[in-house]
Amino acid sequence: MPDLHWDDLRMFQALARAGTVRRAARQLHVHASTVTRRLDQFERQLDVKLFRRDPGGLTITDAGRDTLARVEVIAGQIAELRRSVAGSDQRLAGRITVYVPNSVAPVALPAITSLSHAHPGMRIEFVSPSTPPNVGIGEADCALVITDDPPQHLIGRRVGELAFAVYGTRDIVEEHQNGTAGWVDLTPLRIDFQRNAFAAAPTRTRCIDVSIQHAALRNGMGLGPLPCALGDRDPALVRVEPPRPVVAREIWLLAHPDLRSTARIRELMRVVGDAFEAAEDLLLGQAGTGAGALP
Amino acid sequence: MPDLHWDDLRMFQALARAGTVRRAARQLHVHASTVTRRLDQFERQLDVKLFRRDPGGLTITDAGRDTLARVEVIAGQIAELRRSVAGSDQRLAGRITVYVPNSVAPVALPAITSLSHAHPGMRIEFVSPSTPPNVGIGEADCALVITDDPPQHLIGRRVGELAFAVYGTRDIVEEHQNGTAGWVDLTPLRIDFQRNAFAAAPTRTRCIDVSIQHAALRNGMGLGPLPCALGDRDPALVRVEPPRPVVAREIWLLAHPDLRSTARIRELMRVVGDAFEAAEDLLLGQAGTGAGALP
DNA sequence: ACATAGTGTTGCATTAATGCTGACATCGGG
DNA sequence: CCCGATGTCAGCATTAATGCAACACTATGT
Repeated sequence: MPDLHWDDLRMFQALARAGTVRRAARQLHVHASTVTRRLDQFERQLDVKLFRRDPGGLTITDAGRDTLARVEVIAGQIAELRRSVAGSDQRLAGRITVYVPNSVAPVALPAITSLSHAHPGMRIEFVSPSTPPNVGIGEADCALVITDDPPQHLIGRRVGELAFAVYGTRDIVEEHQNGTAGWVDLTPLRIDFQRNAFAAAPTRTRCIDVSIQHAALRNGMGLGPLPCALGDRDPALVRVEPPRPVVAREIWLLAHPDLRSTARIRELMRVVGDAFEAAEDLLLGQAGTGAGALP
Repeated sequence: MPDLHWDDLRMFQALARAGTVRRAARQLHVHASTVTRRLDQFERQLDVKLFRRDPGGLTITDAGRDTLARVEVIAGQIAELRRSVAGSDQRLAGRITVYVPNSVAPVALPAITSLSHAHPGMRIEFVSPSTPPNVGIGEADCALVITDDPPQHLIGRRVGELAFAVYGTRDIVEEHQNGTAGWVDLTPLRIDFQRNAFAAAPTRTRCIDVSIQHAALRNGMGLGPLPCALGDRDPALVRVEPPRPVVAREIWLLAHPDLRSTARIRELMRVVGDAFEAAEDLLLGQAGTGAGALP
């Protein structure tokens, strides 16, 4: 069974509506001979005479009427498809899946939340932070990634830098003065974080994720590195100085190049980017401690 | 709004189903590059990204999923259209509109009736005999026409010849012997029907149609010409001899050339043609009179 | 670490589709 | 009887679509 050219349906519809080959051709911005050729082809594929060639014009047959009725339905659905889906990337609506690492969530989430409230048609989906997106964006349309060399095949920009410092509860910090505090290591942070200043602290714990790290420090597991954006705003923690905060990684806001033209992605990246610029001091650990309490 | 290429929908469906460009291309008997190009064009026309180009393959987007759902419906309807209408001209079913002049109805109708009974899917429609079909077949798909020069643009064959003779009731024929019978003229029959033999009979009536003529003669209006096929089988009428029956016109069974390939038309023409061949004697007025009574 | 097979895409040659010009036959209206 | 319609066909130039081979990239198995 040879494949049917769907476009011939459109041609047939125009012809059946126009009544004459020439009018149909004008409507389709096509030459009259093309219409007859396509009609012949269509009739051959369907193995049915759709029109009777009468002197003075075409006359639709019973089979043609049947076909036309069905094609009208199809045409309506195609028109509806166009109305519904065409240009939907231009609207501030639809789903966006984002990857937000815990380390920058306090900065990103308020921006995303307000964006979501501003446009009720937008639906945000956060992908699990446990699956790192550096192996390509994967599930997400858009991702915040903490790295110094972002993948080249993604588009986006550097929205800031993430500084780390060493934090602990007040009790732990006092212990540290006595040289008995343990070290809580943050594995993804691959730099040897001023380790010599804390050489006396034996590594008792390793955390794979910033959230766990945060919880561990909060609960008095020991001393360890944490983004200043988290540590400075947590009343339960105090920063251990010296040393000063260390700018460890760049923060990149990235998206898939195919989504460059979709409005909702662009808007999200704009809003989130602005939020990061406004939070520069916080991210660098240069804002006053205790600027705000974490939930 | 530029016109949408309906065939791109088919391509998109195959692509969405196959998952990869190459599989879709194989399914469509087309080259892979064609698929990508058509997808690009389709996305441009719809102004929507249907797929995300990920390293290692395409990933359908939300808009693509929405589009696919709609296209599946459309594809189903197109398949149904094909099943329903494709090759329907090959089936012995459907409507046939026929033109049957009253003069040959006694021969044609039994054949058409048995054909209709043999194929329940066939629906016969007789067009009004009052509208002569010689101005092109017009409404009818198929026509019996009494003429000597059939239109060249129609296909078909000569199925016999129609002979006329002069008939009247017994009473009228007796009057005719006395020279007082009136003449009933059959207008469509343009030949001067042996008029000299009946010169004494003044024309009192003109009939436009064979049926009226038949009724007029039956009711004793006078003498007049009638197809032998009608007059010989009517017990109420007797043929006035001399003269012998006159072969007045050829009988043509014609159809529109576009319908040459439709089976139901061919079958009807075959059956009706056979009936006319079998009725040759009756039509020529050479069968015994009173061979059968008319209803 | 390397090869292999898979992905989609791009430049260029080739093919298929279309546009176009006449011409024909037919029909309907001045 | 011409004139402007109708559709169709043939031939040919032009354009649009397609096929082909090469490329860059990734995933996977050895």
